[in-house]
Amino acid sequence: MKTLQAIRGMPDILPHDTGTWQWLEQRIRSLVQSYGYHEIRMPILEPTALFARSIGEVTDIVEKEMYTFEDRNGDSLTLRPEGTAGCVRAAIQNNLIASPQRLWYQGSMFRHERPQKGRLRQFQQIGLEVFGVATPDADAELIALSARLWHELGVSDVVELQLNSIGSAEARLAYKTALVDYLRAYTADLDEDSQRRLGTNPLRILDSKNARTQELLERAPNLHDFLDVESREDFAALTGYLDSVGVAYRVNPRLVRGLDYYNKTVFEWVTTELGAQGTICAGGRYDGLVQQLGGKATPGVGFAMGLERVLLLLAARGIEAPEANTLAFGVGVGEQGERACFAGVESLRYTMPHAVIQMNSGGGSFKTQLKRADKSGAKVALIWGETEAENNTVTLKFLRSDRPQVTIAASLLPQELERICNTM
RNA sequence: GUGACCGUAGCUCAUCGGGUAGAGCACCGGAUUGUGGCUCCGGAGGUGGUGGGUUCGAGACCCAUCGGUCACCCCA
Repeated sequence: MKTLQAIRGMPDILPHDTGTWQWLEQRIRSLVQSYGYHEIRMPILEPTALFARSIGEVTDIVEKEMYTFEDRNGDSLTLRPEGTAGCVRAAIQNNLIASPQRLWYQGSMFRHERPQKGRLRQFQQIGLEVFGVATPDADAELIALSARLWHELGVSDVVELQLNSIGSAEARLAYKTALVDYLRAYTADLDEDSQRRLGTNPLRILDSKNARTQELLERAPNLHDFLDVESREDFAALTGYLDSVGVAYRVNPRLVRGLDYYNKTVFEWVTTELGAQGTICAGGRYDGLVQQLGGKATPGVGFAMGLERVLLLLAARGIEAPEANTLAFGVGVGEQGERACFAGVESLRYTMPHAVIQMNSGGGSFKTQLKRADKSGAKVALIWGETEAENNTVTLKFLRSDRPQVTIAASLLPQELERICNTM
């Protein structure tokens, strides 16, 4: 039989790595909760129309990257390619937009792209969304929070904040017209993708990686000259907030983002450490989205970070999760010894619930069991042989120091181990 | 979706179209009948991703296919 394998781009996360995952997730979780964000858990499947209407019909995500299928009722469903749409849907449906809300979520997102470094078909995001705050202090808080995370993780020196305002829908429309007018004269000089976007999504031409295209854009109209007064003022206020807390940024007038729902603030945290997929966190403001999806007009702003990319960055910088060290490993020799070991270890777990205590299982010679104890990384081997079982004692052998082994009354084991913990 | 490179033991890799496909690490056993790590000795583990072709003969050459990596594209 042919062995079954995981879907391309959807790898297993193995025990070797899950410790780092848990550590990172915990750090982020406690940070966002300290800012007053509350967790929300949305389904992985949503009606296809939700994404088409929010992300935008002519975006790459909707056009060619979604996992879309019909369920048994004939309804078109889609595995979520991002979290904001579902979060907005849930907020509307459950009346969470009546007053300011700060929400966060974590989970798998799905996009059918060719996998490469930092890009998978199933990937993990943690996202934050703020509903009901129209002023840029909310944008600033989100950005300050993320800046604080990089600081805590020790990667501040290798990430850069890119910031822009793409203005109101009207401003963008006016700019779009001007940009198209300018670029049409050079249609033949544009790369193939940009030519196509000229008719579909001209703003996306701005962040083309094509050198020739970028050259042409040097003399193109500048988005900032088209911004409406409010967007201009809000952007100034935002940068003021960031200055006031020492968050550095680079204004990038070509940063437009690939999803249609953004307006005003857009930002990306990028790094040069990860190759082609250097954006580890990105977001912006989406004041029209709630209404567009059928809720009452409510401003919104948020961002999402890709956990795989953050982990890659941590790995590139040699930053590792602290290891959870095994304290003790129970060894039981002979029938009596094995029984005493099982009971002794289990009772120890009651008295020391936070310690990692392992136990030999599946038999094996004394030597074999000690090898396992050593390999487990345990500081102490707890030995129950025939002698110990008969005398109600246990022998402590220290695997990481020269301290000679001792045999003590079994009843004294918890306090002895506690004492040892504090002196090792 | 496009391109380049790569698939040999659990892992990292050798093997220049010719003999029974090897090494290091990991694993198992022994030296040491109740004492791990270090050392020494031994052992197990492979239909060379899969399928076809060329050849007297293919792990190696050719084609296809599947998978991986990186880049394009796109984005977290």
